[in-house]
Amino acid sequence: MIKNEYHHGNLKDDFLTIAFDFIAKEDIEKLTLKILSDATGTSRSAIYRHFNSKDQLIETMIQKGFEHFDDFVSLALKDKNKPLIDRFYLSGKAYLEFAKQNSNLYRLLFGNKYANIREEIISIKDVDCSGFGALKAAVEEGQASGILKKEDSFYRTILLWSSLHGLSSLIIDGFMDIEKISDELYEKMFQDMLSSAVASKVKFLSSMPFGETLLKPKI
Amino acid sequence: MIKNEYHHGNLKDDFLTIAFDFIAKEDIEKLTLKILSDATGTSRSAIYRHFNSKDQLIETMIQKGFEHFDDFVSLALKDKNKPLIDRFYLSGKAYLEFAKQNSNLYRLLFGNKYANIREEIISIKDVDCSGFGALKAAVEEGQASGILKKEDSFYRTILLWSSLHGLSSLIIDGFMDIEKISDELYEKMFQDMLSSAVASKVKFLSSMPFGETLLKPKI
DNA sequence: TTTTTTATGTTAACATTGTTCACATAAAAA
DNA sequence: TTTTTATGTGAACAATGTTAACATAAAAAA
Repeated sequence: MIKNEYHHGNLKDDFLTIAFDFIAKEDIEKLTLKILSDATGTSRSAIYRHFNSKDQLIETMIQKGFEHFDDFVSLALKDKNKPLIDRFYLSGKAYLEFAKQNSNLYRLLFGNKYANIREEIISIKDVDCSGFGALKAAVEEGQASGILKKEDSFYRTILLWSSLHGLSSLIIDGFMDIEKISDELYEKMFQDMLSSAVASKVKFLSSMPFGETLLKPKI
Repeated sequence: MIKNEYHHGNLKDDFLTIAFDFIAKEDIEKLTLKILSDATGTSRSAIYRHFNSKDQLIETMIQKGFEHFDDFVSLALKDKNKPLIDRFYLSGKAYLEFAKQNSNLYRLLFGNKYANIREEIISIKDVDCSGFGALKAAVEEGQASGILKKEDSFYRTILLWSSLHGLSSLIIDGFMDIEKISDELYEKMFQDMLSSAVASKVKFLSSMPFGETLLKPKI
């Protein structure tokens, strides 16, 4: 769709596409306006006809990035055809997969560098609009149905999120060689998360890998 | 100690001191060589007589930062006069305190931006030289004494670290207003961590805040 | 159609960044 | 005293994000 003419056609979308392609491989810090202008065959200042600043382009990336992330992670969580525990398991696994497969985007969304921009976009308190909201809803669903123990759902949700965020961050930020064992780590972490959140003496049936272990009597 | 002379005296140390003072308030990203030269009353290129590059100065900061961090966090963990569980509790609390009180330094040490530099300095696998090593040693101590359940100590250590890192990161990277409730969150998280790691049917005596709860029969 | 307005793109320039190089100065070593 | 080494300066470099004046083409108005 690149027209060799004065007017490009849809530069704004192209800038974003190229930027997302870029952070698929390299960190957002290395993205320069020159890279964007070269890739589109335009001048270095052309971008300013579509974004007020580089930060505003990144703001748009964060916005779209969160939409992508929320879809990816909440999908399993909202699938009410499956047992709740399985939904937690699959959603948590999706979270980790997202972080691993889109590590630069994950850092852009959840890191500190553009925290000011992020805060303009999403207030996590506005729970309905974020993956956090879906998680909290699922926690409350589990508490209502008796699967999870009654406790402050906000606290429980943060702790679940915190575990996922912690493991994801350690993995993608290059601590040890734990990427190799990240699946096993997740299985183990999920057991821990579950045993902390779950009502005692509840048995589950599940086709997930953790299922077998859950049915085993605890030592 | 600032001498109004051609030769400064101890510029190298001064650069580092000023840099650490700087990240006590602002992010490492905002530290420029001009800030350092202005603060020392030298020229912008003076720093190159003491460091090969800005990155090398930051490398030194990371090195010293880890020493500080390890001391701060491992202190309680190594205090064998206290019950092991208390040592875990206090060390974890110290971890969180360090992250909160030195958030820019914490990000410098554990974030992704200078991961390449960090990896040159500390191999986390070289467990004896890092806070991770002290934690793993304590886990193994607990497993040997029967307080903690027998399991892969490496995995357990990562999961403990992961929880602390996740909560710390969410707090200092501005997610929600959880800083206000970070102490309560830590108490709750510690309970979870403990119940996942501990051998079943073990009772603890502790003067720590969590102690009361621990002695309560679990529902 | 013709004219005017608006949207979009270019070129040149700016200050700031990390960095390098030739030079200057003072302390240490010979 | 002379020489060498360590340390600091000033000018210059390319790359960065950004702005301003100008250019072109499409859309809107006449």
